[in-house]
Amino acid sequence: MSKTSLTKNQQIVFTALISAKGPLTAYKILDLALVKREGLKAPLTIYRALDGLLEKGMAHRIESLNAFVACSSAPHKEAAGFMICEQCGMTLELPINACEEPLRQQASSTGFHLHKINIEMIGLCSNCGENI
Amino acid sequence: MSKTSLTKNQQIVFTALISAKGPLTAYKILDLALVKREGLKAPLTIYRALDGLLEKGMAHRIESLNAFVACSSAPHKEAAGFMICEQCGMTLELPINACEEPLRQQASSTGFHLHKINIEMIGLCSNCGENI
DNA sequence: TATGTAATGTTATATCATAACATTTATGAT
DNA sequence: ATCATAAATGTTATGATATAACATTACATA
Ligand SMILES: [Zn+2]
Ligand SMILES: [Zn+2]
Ligand SMILES: [Zn+2]
Ligand SMILES: [Zn+2]
Repeated sequence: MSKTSLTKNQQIVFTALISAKGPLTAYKILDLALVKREGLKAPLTIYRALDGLLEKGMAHRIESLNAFVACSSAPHKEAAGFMICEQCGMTLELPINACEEPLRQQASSTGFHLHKINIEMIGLCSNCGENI
Repeated sequence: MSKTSLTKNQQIVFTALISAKGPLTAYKILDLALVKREGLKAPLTIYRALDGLLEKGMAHRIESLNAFVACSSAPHKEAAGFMICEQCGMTLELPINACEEPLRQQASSTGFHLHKINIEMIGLCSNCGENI
C-alpha cells in the first residue's frame, strides 16, 4: 500500500479532520455524526487510524492540546510549526525554515540525534485578539 | 509572597523534580517515597503544586510527555526549548534565541498575539545514540 | 484454494487531569 | 491577642486521554 493510500478508517478520520475548524481529540472525532455513521465506535479504532495518518504525514498531533489536525500540505518532510488560538481553536500550520536550522545545529553540536521537532505557538488569532 | 518563595507542597514537588533524572508525570511524583513521606497523596495536590511552580517559572511542562521538569535557570522569561531523549529520558533545557525572533516575526506579521512558545526536540542523546 | 499479513472489532483497563466542597494555615488590621 | 480575610491544603469523586490483549475479517499472492 503506497504512502498516501488510506485505509477505510483512515479515510473516515481524515475526512473528519479536514472538515473540522481546528484540532480534534480522538474522542471528539469519535463523537462526530460523520464518523458514527460509518460504524466506528471504539477509541482504539480512532487512535489506530490517527497513527496511520501520522505515519503517512497526512496529519499532525498538537501535543499541547492532545489533539490532531490534517496536514495542510501533506506529505512533507520538513518540520512544521503551529500557531494555535487559545480562544477559538484556529490552528495554522507554518513552515519554520528560519527556525529549523539553528535547532538542528544545537542538536548536532551536542551529539543529539534528532528525530522530530515540535513547535507550537500559543496565543490569540487576529480575530480573537481584537476583542481584548 | 514573592515570586520565588515556595509553599510547603511546592517545595516538596520542586525537590522531587530537581532530584529526578528526567521529566516526571504528576503520578510519578506522587509515587516517590520522598513525596509520600511528606503525606501528599492526591493527584490534585501534585497538580496544584506544579501549577504554582509553573507560574513562578520554576518548572516547565513537557507537552509531548505530559510531564514536568525543574527549570534549569529559573526564573527566566525568554522562551526555552527542550531536547528530550526518547530512550533514556534525559532532558536538556536550552535557550532558543536564534529561533525565537523569526517565530515572533511570523506571529506578528499575521496579527497573531503570541503568549507562549513550546519547542520540543525529540531524539536520542549522545549516549543512547551510540548504540544504534 | 491455501496461507500469511494487514486491518479492524471488542472489551477491559491504564494513565492523565479537574470539579466541588471542606478544612487548615498564613496574614494583617484592630 | 482577636478577628476577618485570603491562600493553601485535604478529600472524594469523576472526566478525559490512551493503550493492552485477544478475536475476527479483508486482502494479497503463491
Ligand atoms: Zn504538515
Ligand atoms: Zn481565535
Ligand atoms: Zn526554564
Ligand atoms: Zn538517552
